Amino acid sequence: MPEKPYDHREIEARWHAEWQDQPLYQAEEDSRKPKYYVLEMLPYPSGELHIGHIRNYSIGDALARYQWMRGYNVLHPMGWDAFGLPAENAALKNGRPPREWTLENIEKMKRTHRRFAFSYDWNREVTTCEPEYYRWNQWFFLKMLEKGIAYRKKALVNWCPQCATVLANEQVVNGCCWRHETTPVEQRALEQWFLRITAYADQLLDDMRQLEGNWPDRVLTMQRNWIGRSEGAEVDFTSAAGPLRVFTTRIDTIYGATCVIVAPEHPLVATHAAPELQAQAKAMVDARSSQGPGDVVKEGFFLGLHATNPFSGEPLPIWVGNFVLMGYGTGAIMAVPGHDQRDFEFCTQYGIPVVPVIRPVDGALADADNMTEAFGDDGIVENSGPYSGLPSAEARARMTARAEQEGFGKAAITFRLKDWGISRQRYWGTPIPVVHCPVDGVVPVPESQLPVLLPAEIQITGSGRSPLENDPAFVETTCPRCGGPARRETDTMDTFVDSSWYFYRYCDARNSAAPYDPAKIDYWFPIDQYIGGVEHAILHLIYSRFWTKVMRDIGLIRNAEPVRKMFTQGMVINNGAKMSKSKGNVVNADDVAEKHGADAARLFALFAAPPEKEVDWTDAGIEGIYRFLGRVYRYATRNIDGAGGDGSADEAVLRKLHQTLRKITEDFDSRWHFNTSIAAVMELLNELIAEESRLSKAAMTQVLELLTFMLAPFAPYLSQELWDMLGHTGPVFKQSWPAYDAALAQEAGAEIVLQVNGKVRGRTVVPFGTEAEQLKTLALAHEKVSSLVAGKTVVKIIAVVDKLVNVVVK
RNA sequence: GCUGGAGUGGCGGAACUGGCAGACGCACGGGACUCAAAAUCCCGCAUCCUUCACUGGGUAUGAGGGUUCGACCCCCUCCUCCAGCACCA
Repeated sequence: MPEKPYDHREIEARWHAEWQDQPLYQAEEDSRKPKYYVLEMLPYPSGELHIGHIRNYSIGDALARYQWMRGYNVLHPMGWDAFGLPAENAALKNGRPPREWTLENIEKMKRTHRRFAFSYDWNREVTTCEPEYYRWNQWFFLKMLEKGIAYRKKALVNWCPQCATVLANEQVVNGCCWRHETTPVEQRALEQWFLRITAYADQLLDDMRQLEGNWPDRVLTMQRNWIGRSEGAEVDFTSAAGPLRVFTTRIDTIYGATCVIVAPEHPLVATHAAPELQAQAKAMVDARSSQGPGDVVKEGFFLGLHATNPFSGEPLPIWVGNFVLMGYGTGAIMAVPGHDQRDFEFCTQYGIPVVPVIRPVDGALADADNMTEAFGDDGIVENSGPYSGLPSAEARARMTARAEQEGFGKAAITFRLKDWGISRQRYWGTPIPVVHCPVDGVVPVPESQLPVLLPAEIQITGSGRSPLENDPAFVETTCPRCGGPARRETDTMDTFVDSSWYFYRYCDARNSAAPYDPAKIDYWFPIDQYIGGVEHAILHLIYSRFWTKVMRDIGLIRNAEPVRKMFTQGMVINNGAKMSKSKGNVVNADDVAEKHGADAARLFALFAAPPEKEVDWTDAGIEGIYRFLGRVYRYATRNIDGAGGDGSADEAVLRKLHQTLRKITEDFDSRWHFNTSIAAVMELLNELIAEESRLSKAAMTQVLELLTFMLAPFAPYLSQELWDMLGHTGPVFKQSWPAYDAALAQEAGAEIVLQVNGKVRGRTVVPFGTEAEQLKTLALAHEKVSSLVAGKTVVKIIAVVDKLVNVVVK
C-alpha cells in the first residue's frame, strides 16, 4: 500500500465521532479487578482550557490508559470547581447571572476535553455550584457544628478591599491579596465562622510520615513549615495588671530577659495604657496592615508598667513592639537580646540592656558591650542562679518543671497554623446553613431543610457586603427553634470547602441521600495517584487532609489520608512567564488542536521536559512532534500490507523494539519520565525506517502492533487509527499492555570500554559474563591499548564485568 | 535572612546504581526532489588543535579544591538562578 499523508483533522474527527456517545471510560461497580483511582485537580471553569491544563490532564490520561491496559478497574473522573469570584465579576461586567455564565463555560470546556479525548467517566461529573453538591457542604458544616469543629467568633480578619471580602491566612501573599498582588490586605474585626483545623495540627503533622516517599518532599516540607509546630513553655510574669503570660522556646535564656514586649493589639494595652499610648498602638496596627511586602522597621514604646521575672525576681519594663504578633503564642514575649537576634535589634535600638547567659559549649560568655549580634545557639547556661552550668536542653527541662510545680507556667506547644476562617461576604458560594434569631441566637438549619438554596435572581453590586443581604426573600425566614422571625446567615463558604472533599463524591456522584455511600469509599480510597500544580501544596492539600480526618471522626470513612501518591507537575511557561489571562500569553488548547491535533499537543506536553519540571511552550517544538507522528503514520500505511523484505534486519530491529517496550514499561512503573519514553519511540522509529526494506513480513507485523501499543497511552487518536488499520476492532486502550520479551531485548554481547588512565581508547564486544581476568588479557592485547602501554609500567588494571577495563600506567 | 531545588551545546533536555558526556527533539548549515515553493528525504552540527583526506589528539557538565583507577553523579568552599516561608519568639 502506498503511504498516506498524516491528516490529523481527518483521523481525529473520525474517532471523535465514533467515540462521541460511547461509554468508553466508565469505571466498573462491583468489579473483581484491582482498582486504580487516578485523579487530576478539577479546574475552575474560566471558559477555556489552556496548555497548562492539557499538560496536567495528559499526564493523568496516559497513566489511566496504561493502567486500563494493565488490567485495572480505573476510576478517572473530572469535575468543576464552579463557585468563586470570577463568576460574580463577570456578572458585574456584562450582566450575566453567575450560574448561567458558569454552566456555559463548563459546556465550552467540556467540548475541549472531549476533543482531546481525555478518558474521563463523565457519568461521575461533579459541579460544585449545583445544589446536589453544595447541600453536602452544608451537611458537613452542620456535623462540624455539632462536633464543635465549626464555631463562630469575632476576629480580626484579612480583608481585601478589591475582593470586598475576607481572605484566609493562606490567601494572603506578602501582605497582599493572592488575587490582587498589589492590594494590601486590611485588618477588620468581623463575626466569622471558623473550622478548628488546629485541633488536627498534630495529626496532620504526624500522618505525613505515611506520605513520605509517595508525596514530593517539597510539598511535605511546605506543609510542615505551614503547620509550624514549636515546643516551648508558657510563663507568667507578674505585674500590677495581673499575670502576663509569654510563650518561649528558650526558657533556658530567661535569666537574660531584659524586658517584656507585647503586641500592639494585646489586651493589656487597652486596659492599662494611657490614652495617648493607646493611640500610638493603634497607629502601629494600622501601619502594619497597610504595609506591603518588605521589611518592617522595628518600633516600640514603654508601656509604663513593670513585670517581674518569676525566676530571678527581677522587675522588667513592659514594652509594646510592632514586631510582636498577637496571632501567635500569647501575643507577648520575653525579650532576651543576648540570644535572639530580633530582640537584640529592638533592645539595642532603645538602649535596653543586653545580658548574655548562654556560652558556647567550648567558649566563653560573650561580653555584652562588644556584641554585634545575638548568640542564638544552645550552649551552657551561666549567671542563672541554680541552673548555671547546665546545658541548654537540661535547663529547659528543669525550668519548665519548676514553673509547673510552682504554678506560674507549663510546657506548651504552639502552632503557626490557625483555624480556617471560611466566611466570605459573597454571593457565589455555598450558603452557610444557620439563621440568626433574636431569641435563640445562632440556630443551625435542620438537616431536613437542606439545601439552603442560593437565590437565582440576585443583584450583584460589588459593594462591601454580601449581595445576599439585599434579597429579603432569602434573608427573612423563621427560626427553626422558636418559629419566630429570624434572619439567615448571608455569608457563604470559602470555595476551598468545595474542593476539600470533591474526590469522595466522584465515587458516588448521584447519591441524593448522603454525600456518598461509605462502602464505595472503602473500595476506591485512597486515591492511588493525584496530579496537580504545586501551587496547591498547602492550601488545598492541607484542607483536603483535614476534611478526610473529620469525616473519619464523624464515622463516615475509615481512611485517615485521602491521597496515597501525590505528583506535582511543573508549570507551562510561555515567553518567560507563567501562562495567565492577565499576562496575555495563554496558549489556547483548541487552537493547538486545530493546527497540529490533540495527539501532537498531548505528546509535546509530555515530551518537552520531565513532568515535574517547568516546560517552555514553543510552536517549533510541537512542529517536531507533529513531524514524528506523520512519520509514524506514513511508515505504517506504506508497510501495512507490504510483501516484506529478506528478514536480515529482523534480529536487530526486534531487539530494539523490545528494548523500547521495556523502557516505556519501566518509565510508567517508576519515574514517569515520559520525555525519555517518547524519545525512545523516536529512536526506534529512526531505526525502523533505516532498516525498513530488510524486515520480514512477520517481523513487520509485530513491529506495527507493538508500536501501536506503545503510543496508546500518549496519542489515543493515532494509535486507535493504527489499531483499526491493523484489522482489529474495539478500543486499543482496552487491550492488554504487551509484555516485553526479555530474551529478544537481550543484546548479543557486552560492549566493553577499554580505558588507559581513565581515557577511552577502544571498545570490544564479549559474551556476557566474561570474567575480569579474561577482560584484562583482552584489553592488553588490544592494538590501541598496547601501543599506549608500551614502554610504561602497568600500575594496576581495573576490570568490571560487562562494563569496562581501565589500565593504569605510569 | 531561613528552608528546599537546580546550574550540561545556540535552545528544551538525555546520561536511572561512581564506568562511553551531549540520546531524542528544536534551531541552524548543506544537498536531493520541484518550473518554483510547501511538504518530504539524505548529510552535517560542543569546542580547539592536527590531517589533502581517512584520521588522530587536547579541552569541556556554574567556579575552585578534594576523594577515587575513574566524578555531571560523592565531599568541602564559593557564585548564580528558581521556588516556598519571611519578624512565628
